[in-house]
Amino acid sequence: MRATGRPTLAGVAERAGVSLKTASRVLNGEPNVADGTREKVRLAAAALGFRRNAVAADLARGGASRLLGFISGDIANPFYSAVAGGIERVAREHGLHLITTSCEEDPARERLLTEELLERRVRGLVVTPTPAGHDHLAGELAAGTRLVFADRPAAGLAADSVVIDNPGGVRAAVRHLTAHGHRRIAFVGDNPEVWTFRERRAAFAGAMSDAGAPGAERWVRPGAHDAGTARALVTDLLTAPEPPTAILAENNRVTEGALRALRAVPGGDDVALVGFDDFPLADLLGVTVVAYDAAELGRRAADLVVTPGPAASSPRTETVPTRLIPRGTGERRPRA
Amino acid sequence: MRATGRPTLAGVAERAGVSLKTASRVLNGEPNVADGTREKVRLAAAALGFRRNAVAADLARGGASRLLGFISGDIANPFYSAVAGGIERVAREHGLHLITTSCEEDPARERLLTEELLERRVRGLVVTPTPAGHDHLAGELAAGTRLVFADRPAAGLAADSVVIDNPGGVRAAVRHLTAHGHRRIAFVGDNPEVWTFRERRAAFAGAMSDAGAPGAERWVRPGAHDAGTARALVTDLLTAPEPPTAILAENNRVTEGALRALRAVPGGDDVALVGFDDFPLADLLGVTVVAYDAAELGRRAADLVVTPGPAASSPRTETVPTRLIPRGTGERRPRA
DNA sequence: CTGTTAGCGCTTTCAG
DNA sequence: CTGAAAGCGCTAACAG
Repeated sequence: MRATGRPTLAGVAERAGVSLKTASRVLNGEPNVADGTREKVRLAAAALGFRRNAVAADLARGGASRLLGFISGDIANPFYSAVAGGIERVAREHGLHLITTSCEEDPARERLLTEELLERRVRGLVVTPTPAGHDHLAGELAAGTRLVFADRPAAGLAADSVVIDNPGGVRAAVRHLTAHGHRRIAFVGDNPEVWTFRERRAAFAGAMSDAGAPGAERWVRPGAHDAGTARALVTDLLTAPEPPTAILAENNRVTEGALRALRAVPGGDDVALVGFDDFPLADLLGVTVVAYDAAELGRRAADLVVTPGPAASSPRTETVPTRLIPRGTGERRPRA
Repeated sequence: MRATGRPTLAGVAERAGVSLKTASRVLNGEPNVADGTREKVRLAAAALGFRRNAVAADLARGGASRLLGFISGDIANPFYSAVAGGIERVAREHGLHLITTSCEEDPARERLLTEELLERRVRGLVVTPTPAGHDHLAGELAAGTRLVFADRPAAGLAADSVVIDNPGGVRAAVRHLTAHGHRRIAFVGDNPEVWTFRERRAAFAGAMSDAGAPGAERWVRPGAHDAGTARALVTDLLTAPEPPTAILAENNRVTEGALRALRAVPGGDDVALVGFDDFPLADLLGVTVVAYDAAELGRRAADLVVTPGPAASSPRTETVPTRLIPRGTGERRPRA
């Protein structure tokens, strides 16, 4: 008894009065079939409403399925969905489909999802890793699994990755602000567990030092994981004695919070603001940002997945460039 | 010769000195296995780095794979990604993974993707349909495939669907504007092929008529498929003789274009604006909108997919409510 | 040009 | 508690 009621290749073959293999050949568009036979099989397939079972086909071919996996923090987040769009585009060019999943920044869930996708025999995996260690994947990597990390490298695992040019972006922002006369620049960002935060923070300290304003660490405010806390931190900064004249927001959630704080605090309109990450309608709001192409991040990651590196090579790391877009808030000068 | 170098269940069984079936039982956590045997198998599996092949397992079970498909217009679009997030959440509760694809609003591509996902034997499919006919899926539906349309119903096919409360949202917007004294209200929207446009446009005409301002069709401007054309259309409207005192933007791209037009046209600050669809930072921009929960749309669609309707029932249609959020632009009164 | 014989890696009867 | 045999639906040699 068939488990599903669906017509099978065997059914088509029988109805057409040919062998299984011949039916297979026709339905796969292979050559060397008589036109008449071809037609008979086509008719039988149509009459039965036959649809080939790609799962069985993949299995028989013995290889991986035609699927790519993407483990993101949250697929509903526009940043990740832009990355997913980039991955999908490349996947499509290679005849692959994309399975998208969200781990909610939870290491345990990331690991579970990785396991499940691997069991599904995906062709490769793009992961935006949580801060947890990833050494448990070393064996998988050695076995030849195509694994690429996006936006940040995996802790404790030498694997291909593609990241944003964080240092370059932050340096550009700091230079922009100091060129406009700022010395007291605050850096407000996410939690220190987050790799991108640490990268950007380090670049900030370095750039400030280069600008002849060392000791900038004192202007660093971590812990703004959402717009609400960012707003509170910025408000605190601005209402304390000797407030900063400029804010460098480490990501778009912080930028949003900073924007709200600047609106609410008296004199906030005079405080300069540069945000890392562009966002929709930022031009209407006049917000100066450090922008980059998130879809490009996805495209490059997918390229790395589908393009095996030179055997036994060391991990490849690619960098997506950033550019500063002046729109107003970043060009405010400190009050004399 | 094995096609892949991966360890198989047979390999584990051999190494553990048990039969295939026993190894299977252990690795699937089935009961009735002696503790010692269980341990032996576990050890063998670990030593080999065994990972079960979920594809083969699904096939052997004869059913569909544990995958759900989502065919959207563009996964990089925040609206669709919010929907995807909702679908994924429900899918996860049912132990399913989500394959996301983008058809770029192209009917041929939508059809191709549908075929491919069906060949992959997905458990069910959520589709945001292009305007093309979908009668080719009638057989599939009859065969029991779980198919649900989201955001708009499929043309020419009686299938389950979940949509936004378009009439309610538009009526609320019109009532809001007329209550603030507006009579000359323009409705700017997408192309007439788009189902949501037609729904909203019809509701607009009805609501205007109800408000004692019939003949509103003359204030309707279709054809704004992107923010650029929307901006041009709104600029034309405002610079013509007897310009409208209020704009109802049919979707968020139109709202964006209208916003830019209002900024650029002299006196644009006095024109009221209500947009259908909420968007990030709309509050900072002070834009009054008709909002709804896109993730809820996805959740409900996924619910319909995993919950078979009463056999032979007529298609189920669900509606996601909207609500008007006043933020400033919608409360401007016409100049005396 | 067409068919036969083996599997892919796993699950399921149904006997021991 | 354990195993042998039969298949899921399809593809891949290798003959004819």
